[in-house]
Amino acid sequence: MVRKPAKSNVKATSTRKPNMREAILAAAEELFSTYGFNAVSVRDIAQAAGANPGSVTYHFKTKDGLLLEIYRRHCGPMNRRRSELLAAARRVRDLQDRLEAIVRAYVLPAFSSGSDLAGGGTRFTRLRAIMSAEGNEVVRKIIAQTFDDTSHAFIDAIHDSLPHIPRTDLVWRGHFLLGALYYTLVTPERVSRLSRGSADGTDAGHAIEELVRATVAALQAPPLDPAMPAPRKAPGAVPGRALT
Amino acid sequence: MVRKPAKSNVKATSTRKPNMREAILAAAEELFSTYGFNAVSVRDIAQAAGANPGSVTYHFKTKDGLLLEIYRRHCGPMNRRRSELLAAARRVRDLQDRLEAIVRAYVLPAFSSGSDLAGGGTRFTRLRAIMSAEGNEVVRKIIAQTFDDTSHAFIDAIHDSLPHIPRTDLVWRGHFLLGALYYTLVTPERVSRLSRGSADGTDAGHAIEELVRATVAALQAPPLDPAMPAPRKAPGAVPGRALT
DNA sequence: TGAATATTTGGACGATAGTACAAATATGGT
DNA sequence: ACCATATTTGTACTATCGTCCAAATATTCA
Repeated sequence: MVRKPAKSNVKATSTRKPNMREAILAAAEELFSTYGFNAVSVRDIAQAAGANPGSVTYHFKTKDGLLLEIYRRHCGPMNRRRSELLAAARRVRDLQDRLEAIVRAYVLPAFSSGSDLAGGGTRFTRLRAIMSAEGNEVVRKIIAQTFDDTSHAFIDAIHDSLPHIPRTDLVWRGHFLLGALYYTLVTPERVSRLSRGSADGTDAGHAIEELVRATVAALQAPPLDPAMPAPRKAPGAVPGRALT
Repeated sequence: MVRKPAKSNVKATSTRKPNMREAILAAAEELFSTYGFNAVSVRDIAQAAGANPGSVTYHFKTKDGLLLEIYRRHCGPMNRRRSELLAAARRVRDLQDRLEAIVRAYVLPAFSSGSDLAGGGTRFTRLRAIMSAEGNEVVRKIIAQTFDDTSHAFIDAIHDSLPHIPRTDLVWRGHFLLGALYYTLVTPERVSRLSRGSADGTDAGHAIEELVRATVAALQAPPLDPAMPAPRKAPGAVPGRALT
């Protein structure tokens, strides 16, 4: 890591940390989601958490283990919240409203996760964005295990609301949604203001509304003409896995 | 860098490289765009290019200088091609067709750049995607210099075709387009097939069509109700700079 | 050809990486 | 208070990082 102008304000709120393990996790989450996995050293994390480098090894064995634990912490609650919101969304009568609710059910937990303090969900989603770009190996595994079911559920729900549009197109558009979501959180000039809204982020709310509006419209677009240059060879050009 | 199963096929086509500088650039481009800047060492690049680590220093002084040179190589031709296509798109009579042409003018050069061989544009765009995620400092500067004008030109063109939609919304939707584009190129399971289409990539063509279709629909979506929770504090929540 | 220049080579430098480990210290139950 | 266990500390190890440099080699042009 090269940047970091000041002494980093990630440190403990009090002089003594009651639970160093949590402090390390929090510091690692913040640093990884800002600079990426490769650019942050174990020593950086330890210093930000006010801990000794050896402590990190003690609690998480390796740097990969630390990243893995961060994912374990967030994936469960986030997917649970998504399932709840999705179930509620499916009960919406009006088709247009239902589609919007479904998209919102996917997007909202990415911005504000479960019981975390302000910016918790945003931070983790930013982390996921950076990790997907860096092509992290550890993450690829946990993603495949954790997000596959949820993703399929969302595509299914969208397909139910838009039966006339081929699944193929919906998978692509869901893919685009995730890309837009990631990029929005990764772009600093927006994110900086995003996380500093009033309390839980008014500006983040605006970003969500823009994203939902654009996505709903994209999903409803007429499907691609199937009699085009067409998938000449690979029928699996659009894989089953999406929104991960 | 940790991965790389085989001996890497980036090397020279012949046994002796007529221009080692170019070989180093090509190898660096490939490795950076695959693993990110931080995960690739100068020695990795040298080995992939069949060169000596010292040669890299000789030609580009520093690792940052190497990255900078890659950007210098691509930004010019890419933006020139975009300007050409945009100028042509603005002359399209039908409004719907024009909007689609404008979006295509933005997306196409990102997939196949100027005179490069197959996958050249794709590779560079993938590099840009990873760099934006890693928040690379060197890149931020060159981006601000190079892409600002082009981006504004595109937003302007879109705004001319959709005068009833506030610029604010269009900036957001352009932002989402770039995010979707980046993520599409960064996601490996898609990209792998993407670059191996027939000749210039039939599957890449399909991805482009899906992206254009979705984006046009998103751009045309009705604007957000301006009487919402509203931008309570920051009027600059949506900065002027977008599509970068 | 020979001199001037451009490039490549191999090795070295200090800095920092991830991880390991023994000693020191804190903690909790009895 | 005592002991067993959990945690923290300081340090050390090896590996690799970006960069530098003098010598060796290739290239170019008068």
